[in-house]
Amino acid sequence: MNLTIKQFADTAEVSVETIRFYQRKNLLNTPQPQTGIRRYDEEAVKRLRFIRSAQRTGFTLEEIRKLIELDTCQDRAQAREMAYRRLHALDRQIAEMNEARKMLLTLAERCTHEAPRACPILQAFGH
Amino acid sequence: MNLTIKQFADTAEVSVETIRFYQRKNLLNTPQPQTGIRRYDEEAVKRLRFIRSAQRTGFTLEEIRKLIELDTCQDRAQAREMAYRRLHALDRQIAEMNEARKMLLTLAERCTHEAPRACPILQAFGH
DNA sequence: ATTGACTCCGTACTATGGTACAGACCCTAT
DNA sequence: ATAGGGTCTGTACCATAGTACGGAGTCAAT
Repeated sequence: MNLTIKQFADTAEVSVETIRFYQRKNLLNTPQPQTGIRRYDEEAVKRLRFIRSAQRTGFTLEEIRKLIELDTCQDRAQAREMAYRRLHALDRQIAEMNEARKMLLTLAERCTHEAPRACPILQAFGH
Repeated sequence: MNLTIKQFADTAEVSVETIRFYQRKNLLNTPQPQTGIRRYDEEAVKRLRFIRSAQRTGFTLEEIRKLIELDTCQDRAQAREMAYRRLHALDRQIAEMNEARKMLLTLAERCTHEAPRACPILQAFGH
């Protein structure tokens, strides 16, 4: 594995610009090649995959940067704490979204089946 | 009910600046008083409540603006469609977050109980 | 009538996560 | 050796949802 930036970006379905953006944010390091053009290896691909996965679990880029930092200094306790924090935040978010879902479903159904003067969706949020 | 902007903002626990911001975005209308200072009534409070509730269900401010527009022109069909769209988007988001939660929980638990060289949280996202 | 708190208005700035683009440079195939 | 396509660097810009602030005006209580 000895990828150009475009090939590297493609492994995670992000744009070249996004790679450069992550480099600027110190999420990915910027290889310093002998020649003018950079190459990306397995290690880089793994880290990019890590970034995208962590993003999907709701970590911000700044938190991800910290996680990577914790990795390099082997601080598992801190990493674990961040994971649990995120987990609890996720739980809250999921609960809220389920609430929101229930409310919206009720309203949408009432909007379909009832026939009051005004649309329930637009009225009902009032309380 | 004849609230000043601060009292009005307090009914929804937002800042005065946020009220002005919503006014600029045409989410709230700006009362044109005789005298220099604006007053907000029940109607305004209801709309503000609508905005915050809709936001909690994940509508963007722009979508909320559209919903309000649909209300004034009585377009229930469109409003219903937007509600269902949002509902389905919510379903996808909730499913994704549950996935993320599961992954994170597994990792956090492994990090607690196992003792490999590197932290599983930081390693395992690689795949 | 003056103080202090609040309001108005306009503009600028913030964070987050990118996206776009200009002008060089490099590398490969023809 | 030259054309083309990708790369590098730097800077500017975008959307979303606000937040901050200066300077002027207003209002109620003392």
